[in-house]
Amino acid sequence: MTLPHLPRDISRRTRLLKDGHSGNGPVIYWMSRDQRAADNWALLAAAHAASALSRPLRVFFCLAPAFSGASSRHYGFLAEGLRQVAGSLAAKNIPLEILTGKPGITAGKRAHSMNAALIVTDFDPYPEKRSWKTELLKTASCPVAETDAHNIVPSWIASPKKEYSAATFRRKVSPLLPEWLTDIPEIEPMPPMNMEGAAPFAFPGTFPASLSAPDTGDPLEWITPGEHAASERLRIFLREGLERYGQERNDPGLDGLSGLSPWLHFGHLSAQRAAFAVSATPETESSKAFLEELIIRRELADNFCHFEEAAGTYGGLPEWSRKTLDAHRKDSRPVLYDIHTLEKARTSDPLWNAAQREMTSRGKMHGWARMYWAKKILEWSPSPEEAFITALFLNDRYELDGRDPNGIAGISWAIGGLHDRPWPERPVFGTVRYMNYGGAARKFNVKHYIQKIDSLVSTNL
DNA sequence: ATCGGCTCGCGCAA
DNA sequence: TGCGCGAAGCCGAT
Repeated sequence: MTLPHLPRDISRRTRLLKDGHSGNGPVIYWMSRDQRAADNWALLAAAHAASALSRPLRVFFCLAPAFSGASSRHYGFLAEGLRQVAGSLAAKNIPLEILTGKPGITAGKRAHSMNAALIVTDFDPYPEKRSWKTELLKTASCPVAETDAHNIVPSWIASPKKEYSAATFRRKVSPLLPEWLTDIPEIEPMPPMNMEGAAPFAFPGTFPASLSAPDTGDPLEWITPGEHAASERLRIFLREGLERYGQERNDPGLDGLSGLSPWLHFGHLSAQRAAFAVSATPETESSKAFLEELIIRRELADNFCHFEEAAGTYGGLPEWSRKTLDAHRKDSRPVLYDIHTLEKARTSDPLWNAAQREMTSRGKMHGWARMYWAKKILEWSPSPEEAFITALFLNDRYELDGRDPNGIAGISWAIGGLHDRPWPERPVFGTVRYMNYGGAARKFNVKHYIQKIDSLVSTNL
């Protein structure tokens, strides 16, 4: 079967991954990365396909035990977000079913048991999820399609290859934006009978204890999961933050960032929605800088994970940087810290400790600090390979936006020069760009940042 | 305060 | 084949 006819703005974001025998059951949207009911091209694709085929529409979400070291704070954020999605979907007469198990296989088997006509899923190049998709394709008997609901220009259209730098990627994506950075249609409600026969929305009774997620302490109080809180935050940023973004984004002592990344990671907010709103404002240094990060650099991370098989491992770093880091393998390090010392923020660098505490206690480190933080781990580790593993482990355990192509690309940039260029050679780093405390002190008031983190941690806000 | 050099590879022009 | 230029810097010279 080929895909049913879909409106052009949906079909151009959708591709058939596998053909198969189309059963006489429902159309399934396997929701994974884009956990929202609004502004979701993959949900739109499934809904239009269901209407075209006169079939019910079902939405699955599959809870994966021990996903990439996800911790209690992630499962908490995820669970509350999904509870809200279930409500929003039910208002459109669309049932959400929670599955538990190995996601690709579990979703495929469940779809098979319902004699599904078609499975639509959202595009996600995160390495662990690529394998889920492979398993889905092996398990499902019906056709499977994917829709890129996360990127403004679908990853497979933006570029046919792994891009070398933001500049090469920008040259391809920027000219496409007038065509792709559009408004997103609202989903039409399904007829009430679409809910017939669907089990009421429920999490597994023991959730999340059954998932054996590492415990990262009390739930985070300062941030609210879900689509509603995400769009509220976007509104506030547009009103109060955007105009300062250009000037203030690289000072971690200020609140100059949008703060949207946790919601973007879980798909509670559509990046296209945010970009569309910003693009409707007058063009300024701030709006240009924000769109650069929101579109070019974010989608470049997807490009990297999509085309680099070894993304998320040391072997995925560029050849030139692995070579130079190897040549400096035996250089003496100023000091070595093991992962527990790092995790507890007990280094002799107060700036680094503040960044680490910001991450462990709040689940979100400032963007500038993330670069410095990862580069210091390189400097303090016995080998670049260990530095990479340590940084990614801590990132994925504590950052709300961890376990994401953006985290992989960010750490690969800091430790392995990904999408960066070589800089003067020095010990340990070789020609990978170096950063140090002096640079921070020249740029912003380090003490102010440290005090800010002290007070945030002590008040738990 | 501001500026240039550092260093590698891509992609485009020729 | 040559040449311009790049995700957030550092450092020394002026």
